[in-house]
Amino acid sequence: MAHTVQNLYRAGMPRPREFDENRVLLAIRDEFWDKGYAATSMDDLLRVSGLGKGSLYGAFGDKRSLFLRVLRDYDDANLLVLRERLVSAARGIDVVREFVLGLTGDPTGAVARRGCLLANSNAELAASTPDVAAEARRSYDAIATVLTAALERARSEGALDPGIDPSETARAALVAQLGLIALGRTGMDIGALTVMAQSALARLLPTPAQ
Amino acid sequence: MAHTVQNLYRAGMPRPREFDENRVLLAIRDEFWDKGYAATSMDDLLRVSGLGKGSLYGAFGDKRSLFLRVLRDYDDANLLVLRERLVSAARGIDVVREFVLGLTGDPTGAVARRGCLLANSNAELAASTPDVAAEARRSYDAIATVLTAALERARSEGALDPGIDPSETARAALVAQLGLIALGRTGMDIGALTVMAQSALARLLPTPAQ
DNA sequence: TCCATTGTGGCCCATACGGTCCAGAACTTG
DNA sequence: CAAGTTCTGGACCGTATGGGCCACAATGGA
Repeated sequence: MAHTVQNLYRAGMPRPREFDENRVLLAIRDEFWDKGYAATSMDDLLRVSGLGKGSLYGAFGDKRSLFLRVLRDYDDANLLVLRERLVSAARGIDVVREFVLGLTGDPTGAVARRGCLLANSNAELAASTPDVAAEARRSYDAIATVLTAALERARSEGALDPGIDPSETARAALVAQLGLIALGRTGMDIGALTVMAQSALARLLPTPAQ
Repeated sequence: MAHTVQNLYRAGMPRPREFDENRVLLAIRDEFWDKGYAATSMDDLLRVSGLGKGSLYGAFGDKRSLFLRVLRDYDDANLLVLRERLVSAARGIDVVREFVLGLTGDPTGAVARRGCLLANSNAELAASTPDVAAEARRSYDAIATVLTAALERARSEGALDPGIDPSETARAALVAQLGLIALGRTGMDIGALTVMAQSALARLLPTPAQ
């Protein structure tokens, strides 16, 4: 109530943060992404964030909490981008195309080699950290939902064979993308990966929207 | 030459090993499989192997060498099983079916949750350990080759639509299996995973045998 | 101007890590 | 039985880990 707020501010205001929280979280995300969870030390995180231990622990808690925070932010951002694409895309089917071909956009293969923070983390930690597995389930389910909506829109736009089930196809697209992510992480030739992605897409959407 | 052998055996024969090398390697493989590379300590390995430090280091070298040895053995064994299936299978297409549906064979979902040692290791270590990425490329390429042979046999057995390219389809089957492995590791409902695997298979082999 | 509060960064610690080394045991050969 | 060679398990080491702690700085309200 009101007097509580009064009490909270009875004394002086705290010293404000000197660092940009978002910038720090992105730097830490990149470090976890490049090295994996276990192979990243707190020293690494202090270095890339430029903070001292007190600040980092005070702001985000221990390594595990920090990692989960970063992972959730990453998932949320990815989902947001996907949903926005569905809103802004000219055709629903383009969303699915972009989704499956995403990794092959970078001709150097660096993006493919890096893979997906969620996929990497799930493979490394799902067995020992139930929170990570749960986060992966949540995220993949949400992605399938958005892809289903995209395919339903594609159907209403006449870009999809009516015999194709949007929900089932959305899940197949997710499976394909996860497989391509796994293959891309091996560092295989990006040209070969691109061919496989296009082939997978042709199988998923037998009526190409051109 | 001959006198070298004489020299080697001039003195007494060494004390023989007290442990079963294969049993030890399997126990260590399981530990790496369950926990991942970084999260497995040498103490863990000593415990599950039942050996002392001197024995383990003497027999296999350091942790990294031991891991690579175990990973290669795992891959070789998997490839051997796949090749033997192709030889013994009634129909070539059955090999591909088994390959894609493999994870869903265990109704408890434990197999799916555990995933594949190679896929897990590649996701965790590909960026920092080129040997692991190279091993994954080698293994996936070999798998694709066997699956291609299986599909060529299926074609000659009339179980495959002639318009389907064996090599391309084999790679698509690999992509699908890797995607299913990634999803299975999230711990998602095994029933839903099974549906997705069957759906993926139906897309891969539009002329179902049986 | 002083005070209460929180940010800040580095010092410090216990521990667990991977790896080396060694003293003794086990075994075959001469 | 003696010698030579390897196996065995544990003691030991240096290091780096994740994390706690604290003295000081900075801030805005009273």
